[in-house]
Amino acid sequence: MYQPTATEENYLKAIYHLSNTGIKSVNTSSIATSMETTAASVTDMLRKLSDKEWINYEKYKGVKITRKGEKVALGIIRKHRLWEVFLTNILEFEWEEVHHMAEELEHVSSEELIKRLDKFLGHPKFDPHGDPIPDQTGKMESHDKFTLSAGEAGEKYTLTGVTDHSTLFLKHLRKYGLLPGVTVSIAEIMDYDKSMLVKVSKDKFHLSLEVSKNILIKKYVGSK
Amino acid sequence: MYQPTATEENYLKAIYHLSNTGIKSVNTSSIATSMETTAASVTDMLRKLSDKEWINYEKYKGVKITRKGEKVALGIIRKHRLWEVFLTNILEFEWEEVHHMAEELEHVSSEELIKRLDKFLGHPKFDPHGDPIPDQTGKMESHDKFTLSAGEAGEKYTLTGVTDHSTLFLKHLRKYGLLPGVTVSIAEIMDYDKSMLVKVSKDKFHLSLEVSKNILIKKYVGSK
DNA sequence: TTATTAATTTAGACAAATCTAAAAATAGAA
DNA sequence: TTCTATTTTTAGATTTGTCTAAATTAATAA
Repeated sequence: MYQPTATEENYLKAIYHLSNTGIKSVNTSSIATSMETTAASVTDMLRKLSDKEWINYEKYKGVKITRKGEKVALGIIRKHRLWEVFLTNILEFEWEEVHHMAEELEHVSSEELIKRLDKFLGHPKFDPHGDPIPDQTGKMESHDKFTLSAGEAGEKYTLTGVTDHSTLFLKHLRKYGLLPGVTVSIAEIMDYDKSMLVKVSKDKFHLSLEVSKNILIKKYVGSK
Repeated sequence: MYQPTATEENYLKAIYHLSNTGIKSVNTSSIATSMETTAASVTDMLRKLSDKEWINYEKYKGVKITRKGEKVALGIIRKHRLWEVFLTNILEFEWEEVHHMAEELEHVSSEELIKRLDKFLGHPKFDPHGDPIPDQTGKMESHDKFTLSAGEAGEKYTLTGVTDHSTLFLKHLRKYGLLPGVTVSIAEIMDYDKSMLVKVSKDKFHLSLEVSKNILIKKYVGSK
């Protein structure tokens, strides 16, 4: 119907993420915070998005994304994550470097381009941070909701993703070799502060609860 | 100094091309034509570009691009042509399909991205249409100015590029297998209309002057 | 050289996206 | 329930890039 502008795409992406990962209702101020703008700007944009039927919006009542809006958001998320795979796997950027570039590349409009990029990359199912990549119809594998902080001493896990995507956190994890696919064994959990002693390949080190809460895992299922 | 917007980049690119490939002076209306906009819009933009010292501009006197402006333009041309190489060589698009996508990709800002893309592609010197790719400092190999229409009967040439970049023309050439790098022998030139009978691999066919004028060549220099 | 035509610039307006400051509506506490 | 604090919306401006129509300058032809 309408062709969204890059700004509209960014709002829809933010609203989609808030709808799914956030706990609270999607209101004007939460959108303003995540878009780093003012509540007044958000109100203006909500009216536009509503006119175009990408969201349902009533004054003072918050926002709900429509099927149409969700389709737009998933399309952008697909592009973003495919470009992230390209940047890390092909151009050999580190996982903490790619987010900003992908934010620009995701707005390049050609559908055929993204179809061929997907094929060239081998139809990846997850991006470098372990987030699932939607297919052309918007379907994707669901993320493991398990965090390392909920793991048990003596157990072995595979790192599948992160919940904090900040550069700072990702750089921190790479210092320990904590990357998607890596095996993590919990040697001990400290009663006092819930920090844990973990083993990654041959290294042993402590992780604070702050860190383990932001690491997604699944149960380890054998080496081959 | 200033960071050009995508629109400013497009104007500078157009002015650069008009300055180099065009015959006439770069005036308001020629820019308006090439940007597909109105003279009034061009005048507005010329003032802005002049304020930022990317061009020298005096009312009613036409435009001259500055060194600074040239640097911006060459940066964009470099990005455009490298993305075109990526799209044809890696994603296997045809040469007539890539221009529009490259127009979007060229405005993605990261210098590091383009540096790595260049490396990944093997530091190509020419894009799929035979146009030279500037290096990081703006230097590039000069285009062969020789067109096939100036060739001689009985001689052998290598196709190096085109002067008409339209989809229609490029599609037309591909039908004959006329692509950069291909060897073209002129069998005969017709006195009447200057059309020529040429041989490309095992095929022989006629080319009108209209077509041969838009094909760039250099002398053939042996098979190995 | 003067008159007419063509090119260019100015004036004023518009759309998108943003902002600050003020007004209105809702939510929470007493 | 009524008052206060918070959230949200409105009002009015700003910036970027665009437009049409009118005015101005330059070019050209008689």
